[in-house]
Amino acid sequence: MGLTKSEIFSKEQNKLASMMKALGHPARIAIIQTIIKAQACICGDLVDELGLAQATISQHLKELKSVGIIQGTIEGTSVCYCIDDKVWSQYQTMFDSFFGKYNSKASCC
Amino acid sequence: MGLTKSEIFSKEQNKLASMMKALGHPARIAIIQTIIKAQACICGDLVDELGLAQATISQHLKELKSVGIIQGTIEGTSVCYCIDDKVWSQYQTMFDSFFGKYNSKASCC
DNA sequence: TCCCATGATTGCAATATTACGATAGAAGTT
DNA sequence: AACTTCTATCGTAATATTGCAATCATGGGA
Repeated sequence: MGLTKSEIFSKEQNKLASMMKALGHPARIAIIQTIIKAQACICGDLVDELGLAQATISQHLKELKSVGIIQGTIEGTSVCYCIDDKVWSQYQTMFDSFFGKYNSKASCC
Repeated sequence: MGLTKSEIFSKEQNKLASMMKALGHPARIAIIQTIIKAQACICGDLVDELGLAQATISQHLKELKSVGIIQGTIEGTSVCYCIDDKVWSQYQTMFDSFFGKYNSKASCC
């Protein structure tokens, strides 16, 4: 059916999953890493850096934007993308919390 | 084309992405959380806990197993799943490193 | 105004994912 | 052995994702 049954899961579970999903593609990881490395905001240099078509990059950027992790500002004819501080720390906190729940003491198998 | 061009990305990027992808579904988040909460290993109680068919749960478990984050031990007629300590900490370290790369000082937009 | 550059959007093809019923296999019980 | 229980796998349907060429939209220049 290809349709995720999100109704049966908690808000937190859906949120965590959508965050992970947004980062669950090497191109999007690469985009984030490139944005971070190029301290200033880079724009469509991503198309040159990564080996993907402009349309594809744009699509990945859209997905990253849709979960709020990046933010785009129009600068004349080009667009400047950068990390959204607030969302980034929110992600970091949620991931930390998720991974912190497991203590590794009770490994039974 | 539906086919991820993983050749053009680094090993690390692909690894990170596959980890994220594995956790990029609410059912798999729920499975992990349930396994952690039920300190001991639970088995097919997952089918009762979550509202998904047995075949579906089994499929998600397989995916989690394929990235190594959980581990299954046969116990008579049932199977006991639990977190794999080593892989868990590896994930934790990689995520920490990924999120730590951004300092939040240079927000330009 | 007419081009040019930059990005977003559209439309499409190929592949992947999600979910489940049905079935198969393995291990215990009677 | 026959039966039950638990889990994995197969097959299938519906939907999602990935990638790109082509096109649209916008904001500079000439």
